[in-house]
Amino acid sequence: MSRARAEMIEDTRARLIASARRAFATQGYANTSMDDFTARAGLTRGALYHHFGDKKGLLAAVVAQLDSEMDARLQRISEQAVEPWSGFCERCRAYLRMAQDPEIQRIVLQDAPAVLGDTGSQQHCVESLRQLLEALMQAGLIPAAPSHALAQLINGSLVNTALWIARDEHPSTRLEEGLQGLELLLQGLSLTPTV
Amino acid sequence: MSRARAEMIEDTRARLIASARRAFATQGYANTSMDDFTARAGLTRGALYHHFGDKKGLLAAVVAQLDSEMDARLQRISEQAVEPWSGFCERCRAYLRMAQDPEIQRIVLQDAPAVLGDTGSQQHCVESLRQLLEALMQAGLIPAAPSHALAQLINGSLVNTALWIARDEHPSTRLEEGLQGLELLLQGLSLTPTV
DNA sequence: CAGAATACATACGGTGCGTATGTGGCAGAT
DNA sequence: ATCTGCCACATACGCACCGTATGTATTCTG
Repeated sequence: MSRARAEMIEDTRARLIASARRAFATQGYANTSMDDFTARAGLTRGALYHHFGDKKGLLAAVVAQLDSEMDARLQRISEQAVEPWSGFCERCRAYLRMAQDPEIQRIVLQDAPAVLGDTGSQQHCVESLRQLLEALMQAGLIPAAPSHALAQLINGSLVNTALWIARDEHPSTRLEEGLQGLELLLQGLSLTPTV
Repeated sequence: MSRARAEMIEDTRARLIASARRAFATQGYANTSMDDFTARAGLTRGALYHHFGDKKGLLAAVVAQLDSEMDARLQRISEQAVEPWSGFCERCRAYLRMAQDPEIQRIVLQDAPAVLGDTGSQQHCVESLRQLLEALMQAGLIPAAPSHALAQLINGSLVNTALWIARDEHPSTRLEEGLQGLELLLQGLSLTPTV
């Protein structure tokens, strides 16, 4: 397999993903015609079925890309914090803001869970959130508990609240309220109050 | 409009909702053919469009029914508690268990948010949860905060965790872990620790 | 350089949805 | 009581979309 050829192939994959990403974000998964966005990428459905199997497969690829991008941004935030606890809190706050992005809203938070059964729709994000929690537990900063479950609880609250915020006509005020409520929930977890 | 006739009409509405409810729960909203479950109800799509406008309208009706049923059961639980705080906690725990029901899982938690944009998919449940929180605040049992936001945060965590539990091959152990994590989150909210 | 394999395009059939139209029966007015 | 209009629902039609089966050109392999 020559180098140039492999790049060509990877290019069509990337173009399909990019085109689908735009279409899914603007029209939603169900309302998006495969003929439309494949044509907009200069291709046909043939390419799509060849690379991704079906429409769901392509959505999975799009979601994986978005998930990775989100996780990378969130990781940078929690890593550059001065201490683990504040890193954790800021990461959660950043999630609420980041999840206001229409692409994330529609694709990752709204459509993907229904279509993909939530399997893999937030893989990276939830896993790194879990690791953060695990670290906090081992540092004695929060009580010991099943980190998987706690990560699901926290991630779920963030997802749902992000959708609730965006659904309003004045998202900025709701974002404030959401951050206030989040503050409460997170403070309650901490074993060293009022940090 | 005679009495008998009104009952006939209401009966077909109810039959459509019941038939759709079964179909949506077992096959999912997207995979359900309108011809199929209308025929199974002894009707045609004509009746469906007449009463509900379109497929989404019917889903909204089904979800409203499920939401009401859930809320009624949850209200009974929180009301029969000896004090507000334990009523709140037990309500949350009951939600996690109740949401293991396949109908609720598939229709209310998985499909409805994507199709209906989460508008009205959990109307009653979230609102009564908010009222519970409001009461706890005014009783000084939890810190003051925007109750709407807090209700969304808590409801979101419950929804997501319920799905996470059901997704596993051993739901009972995950349910335990979920309840443990929930315990932590809720305890953190309380101003009078270790109740 | 022949043949296999790959990366896509084209062609076809089927299904399901929405609308437009039809129809039978019940209700109210005269 | 008969007629008329409306309402609840059925039927009919066209269209869009999906999945597969097949075709084709280009690239890899021996």
